[in-house]
Amino acid sequence: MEKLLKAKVKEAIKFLYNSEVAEDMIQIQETRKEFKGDFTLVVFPLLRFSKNTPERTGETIGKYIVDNFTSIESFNVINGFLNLGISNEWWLDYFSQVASEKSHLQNCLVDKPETIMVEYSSPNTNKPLHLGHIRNNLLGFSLYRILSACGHKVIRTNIVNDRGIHICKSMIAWQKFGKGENPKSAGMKGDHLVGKYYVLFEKEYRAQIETLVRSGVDENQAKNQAPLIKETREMLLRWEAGDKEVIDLWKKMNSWVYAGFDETYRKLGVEFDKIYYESDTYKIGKEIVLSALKEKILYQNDDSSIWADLTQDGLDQKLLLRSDGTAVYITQDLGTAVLRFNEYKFDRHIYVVGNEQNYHFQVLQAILKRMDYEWADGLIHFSYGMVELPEGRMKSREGTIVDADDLIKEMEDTARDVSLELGKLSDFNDAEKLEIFRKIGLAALKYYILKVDPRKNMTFNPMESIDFNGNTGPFIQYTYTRIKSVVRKAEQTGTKPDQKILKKVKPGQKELEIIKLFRKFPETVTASAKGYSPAIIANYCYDLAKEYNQFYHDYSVLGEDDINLRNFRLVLSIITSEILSSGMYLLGIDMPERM
RNA sequence: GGUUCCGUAGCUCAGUUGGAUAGAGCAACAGCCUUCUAAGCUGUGGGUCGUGCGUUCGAGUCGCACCGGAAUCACCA
Repeated sequence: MEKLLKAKVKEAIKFLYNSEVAEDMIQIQETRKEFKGDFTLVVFPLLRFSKNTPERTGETIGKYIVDNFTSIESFNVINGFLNLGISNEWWLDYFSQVASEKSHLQNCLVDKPETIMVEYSSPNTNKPLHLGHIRNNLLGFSLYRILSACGHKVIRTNIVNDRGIHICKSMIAWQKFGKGENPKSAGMKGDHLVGKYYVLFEKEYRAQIETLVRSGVDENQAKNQAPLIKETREMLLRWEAGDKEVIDLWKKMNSWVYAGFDETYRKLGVEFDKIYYESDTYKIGKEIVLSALKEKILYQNDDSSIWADLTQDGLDQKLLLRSDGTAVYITQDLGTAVLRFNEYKFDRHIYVVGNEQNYHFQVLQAILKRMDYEWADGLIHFSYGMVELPEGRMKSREGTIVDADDLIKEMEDTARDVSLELGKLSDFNDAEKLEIFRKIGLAALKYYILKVDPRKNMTFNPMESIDFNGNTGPFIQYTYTRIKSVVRKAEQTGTKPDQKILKKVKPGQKELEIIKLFRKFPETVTASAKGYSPAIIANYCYDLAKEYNQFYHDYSVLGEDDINLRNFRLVLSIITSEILSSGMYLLGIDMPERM
């Protein structure tokens, strides 16, 4: 419609003022609710052609369009804005078309589907997942759904940071203080158990540093001299050398962690198509670094550490291999990227990683480009903001980490309390109820996180529980279940949605508003895919749900006497429920049939 | 100090390529259930869009300067 209108305006300018007007000077937007009309032409840019006042110009163009465009049947001009009213027939045509769509996502498909890898989650194996990981996982998974809906082939991937000095810390602590404890004997999830030893290591290590400092050693030296850290470094060397004892312990503790992660992923409802392990890819990274050294793309220091000089890219010197030959973080990322491209030949590779690593990804891309990998242009760092507490960042030392498992549990519990208090589910059995509580609790959590612009830091206040009213997941679910309830009643009373009689009604204002929102769904999904922002879809769903609830309050669907109008409202309701469901699906949120 | 990002109502957040009188929710207060689910709907109060200058017919949005905050600049990951 906007395109047709633009063409008409262009034609009008040509006819009225004998001038060619550039496309971007014709600004069509939706008319704001407080004014009469459906679309608005901003007249100001066109004054240079009319050489007249905004009012007169608007009147003239408006008259021409109404006379020459059957779908436009009225206009008014206010303050240089030409508001155009679209005919009832046009809206009903559009409505019928939407009603006949099998999927409301069909208009989101792109012309050229790509192969896209989306990496998200990327946990360390030395601590359980926390609130930050939840944001990461939800964003990554939603991005996967959105890009898939646009027709892309999306591969969900995860890189597990299962090697490095941090893992050795947990292992050393377990060896020294663990007394053979395992998840079963401790009654703990495996990831939490290993996390416990990581914390223990840090505590003991700190104590050793303090002892050394008290005996007169410089603090920085103390950090290197503490027996625990020395043992840890030694263990990393043994690990990279393939020492059986170390590898066995590493495998055992990792298996505990993975079992724990799997449970959290399952509860969150996220999945992966392919998992990579740093322990595999760092070797490829090393090879790449060594061969680039031969080609003089990199350089070696006197202490035999290997570096990239990125000063020409406006970046710094970057270490790629330590003087003892072991790999650092970026080494494995180089290896992983090359491995993935060889395996999947992706067009784009999206890294869902926090904005604290902006520099890291700049460096990664710069190095790969330096090494002449052309596909490095397709690497995209989807840089999302931190989740902060009211007093700032979560800090493990201060015990302010919000654990993922705890939070999920808490949300489900709250959903249960609210639900039981409202008492609408008395005819469900316990298993069915549990499933509904799970859907509502998770929806509250997921929506809370996904509705905010991913690029921005967000604040989470653990003292104020996440809401179930207002702009929330449960609100949208509630709107959906209300419609489902109407549909069930309609079936019972024999009212069936019939598309053939849709053309015989005159929609009211609120009903038109809802239809207008239907039109915006495909472009909303497209925009969220382009901008990598599930939040756009979340806010759209809220707008639609809010608009529908107002309609629901003001009008009766099944109580309407006019059968045409009743049918129209029923179809309107059904489409609303379908779009809400599709939108929430793209966010990874499930809808209950009742709540 | 260099680089990057962010400052919108008491709080949490929206705000389309610059467009009409800056919007929601929460919290507060006042209403609405014999009528399709009240997790809803309606209303009231609450703003120098960090500050200043500039570009423009028009700036929360673009540019410059300043103020305030965050991240990063590791032989950590």
